Amino acid sequence: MKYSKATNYALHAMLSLANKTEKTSIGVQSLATELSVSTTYLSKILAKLVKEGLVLSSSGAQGGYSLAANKNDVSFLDVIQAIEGKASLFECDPQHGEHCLVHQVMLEAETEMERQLKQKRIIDVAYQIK
Amino acid sequence: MKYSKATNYALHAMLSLANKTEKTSIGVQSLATELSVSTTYLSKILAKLVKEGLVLSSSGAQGGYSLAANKNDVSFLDVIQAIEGKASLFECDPQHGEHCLVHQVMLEAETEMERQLKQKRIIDVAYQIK
DNA sequence: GGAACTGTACTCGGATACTATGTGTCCGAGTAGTTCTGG
DNA sequence: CCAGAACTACTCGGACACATAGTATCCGAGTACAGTTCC
Repeated sequence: MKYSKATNYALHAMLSLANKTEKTSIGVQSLATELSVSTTYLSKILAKLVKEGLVLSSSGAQGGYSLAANKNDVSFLDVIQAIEGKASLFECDPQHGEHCLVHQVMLEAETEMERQLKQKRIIDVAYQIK
Repeated sequence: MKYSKATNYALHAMLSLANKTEKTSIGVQSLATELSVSTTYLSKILAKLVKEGLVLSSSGAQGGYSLAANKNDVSFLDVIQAIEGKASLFECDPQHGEHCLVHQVMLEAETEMERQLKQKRIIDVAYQIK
């Protein structure tokens, strides 16, 4: 069990976007070279972030990506779930049902981690880098 | 990112073993039918638990598996790490190094979850089932 | 001079290929009890 | 009776097959802006 590299790229990309205060959007290319990924792969990752409304994309010349407006409170958890999905980390056999004790313990620990990730905002961390 | 089914099987197997107070070891077969897995696959999982010292195995006739003696304080984390490995869930590119802020945030959340899983002992949960 | 055309720099999204890992099976080998056999 | 051989019920662990998901690339299509052409 590991977080995918895509999550890593997504988080770093978000930090980069957060630090560009200019209104102009940033091309995938500059982000890709910054993160050492191919542009095509990175655009796939960013597409997920767009789909979740965390990032805006504008096509055409001078196009690119930018942080969604009014989204200053985006947390780490938001980005992670946009990439990894919102499914639970642990799933028992459906025959056990919700009252499986193992399931309960695991879910409890998982929500604890999510709580931690939810209170960490992208902007706050981006500010530390700047 | 998800926990593997093997982890699920391992946890449930540990609970079953913890509930058999008898000194006699339990065969893989009875455990396997109980968990609805094949004996061969389950034995592979149990082998990892043996390797980590959480479980004892005795071969030959009347052989089987049993909880390791003096291991009443086995936690959920112990079992999970025996199966999934002890590597960190999140890994940045080595070029970022340890001082990558993303890395730090993720690690912080991860250790929080581990702390939670560490204080949950197998026996305590097994007792609730019994 | 302005409307239409062309070129260019981008993103979008589907199709595809490769790789790693998780899941599961098969089978030979080893081990320890149990039963059988021969003196 | 009893020691040793044969048998049986197990685990152990390597090798293999399969499924799934992550990683990554390629390419055609669409879009917006800038410059050019032509009347």
